[in-house]
Amino acid sequence: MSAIPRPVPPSAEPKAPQPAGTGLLFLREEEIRLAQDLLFFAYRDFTNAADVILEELELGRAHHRALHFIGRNPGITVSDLLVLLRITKQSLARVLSALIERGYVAQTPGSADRRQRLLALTASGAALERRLFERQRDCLAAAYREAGGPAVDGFRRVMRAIMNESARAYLDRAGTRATRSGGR
Amino acid sequence: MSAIPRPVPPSAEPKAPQPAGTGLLFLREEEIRLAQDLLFFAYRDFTNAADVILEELELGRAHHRALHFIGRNPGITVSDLLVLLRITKQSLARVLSALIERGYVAQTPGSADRRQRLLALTASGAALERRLFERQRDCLAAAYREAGGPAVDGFRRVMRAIMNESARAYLDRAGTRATRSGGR
DNA sequence: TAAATACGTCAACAACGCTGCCGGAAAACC
DNA sequence: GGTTTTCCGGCAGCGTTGTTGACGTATTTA
Repeated sequence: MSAIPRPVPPSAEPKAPQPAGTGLLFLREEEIRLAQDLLFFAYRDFTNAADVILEELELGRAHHRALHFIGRNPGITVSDLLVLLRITKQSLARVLSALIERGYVAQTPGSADRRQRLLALTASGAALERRLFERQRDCLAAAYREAGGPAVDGFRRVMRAIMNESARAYLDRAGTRATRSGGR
Repeated sequence: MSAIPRPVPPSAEPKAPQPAGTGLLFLREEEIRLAQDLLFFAYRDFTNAADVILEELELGRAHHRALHFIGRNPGITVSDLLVLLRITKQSLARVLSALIERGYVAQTPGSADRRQRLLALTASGAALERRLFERQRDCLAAAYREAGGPAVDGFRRVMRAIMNESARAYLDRAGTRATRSGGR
């Protein structure tokens, strides 16, 4: 068993009889297919970086995502968190109640609207989130170092362009929270 | 209910009393946290692009991933596909048997090693994969146009650097398959 | 007061991961 | 040539994380 699959024989048949002069189109397609691979592998290995810690605490990636967004948005409401994660109330409830039960997340009634339960990390929740963060940070920092500053800028531009409008809007507003950088 | 969560009040407490002069470190951390968000949202919306088609065919994302890698590696063995997807034999078997049952994937015994079942897309499988591909292509092509050529190069560099060694090696070998570009 | 909203919860279900075990065919080894 | 290993398929069972739909309660709003 090879740890790394072979490239597969150069495919004897040209599959689709391309019209002459499609060189550019073909390259374009291969570019896109490469991007599919890049997104799959990078996301897989990036999320994987935190799995060791999660496993020993009997938590899953869903818990990690919740911790991440609560940590980044202390005082967020449940319904806003639902919109961010794009999951249903039920899915979140399960994850959230586990986090609250273990003392990683605290909820306080909203001062303006007392129906709301504002979510925030407890001290131990923040500590856990930091451990998870550092794993992924190491992975990303190494990648940034290797790729270089200009590449990082391009990376951000493309990633941002891939996501839809509401996600971009969130990033814009989130960017004004911690740093004062504003719109890039 | 806001379609887009608010940025959350600028967090009255400075949470951790940072030692003076950590401006650069703080920026660094915010950079990494931004990247976490970018990966989450971009991957989510990118994979989401194909979901409409999958849903009407009663297929899932796991089926899409299998179609993608079989399409890109016609004649791949089951065990090599397992390594690529990083799932267990059982998980793949379920997905694969569904695809074979519906006539999207064909398996032929290996010529060198007749224990192997070499996997390839059928005509209808290739057609389906193309439909799925085109959805994601549209998403990516728009992003590439918007971000510009140099950004795309940076994107590729960073994504590649994020993934682990075996995934990079796969990309290198896959790159020599369709195009003759070799090492970028 | 009536309606809408924010949140929690229960039931049931589906997709997609996992482990462990068994079996058959073919290859590889001695 | 016989043993072992490998490649693959199948079965049983389970866990996580997503889904829908319905109902209840507190609170705000019209």
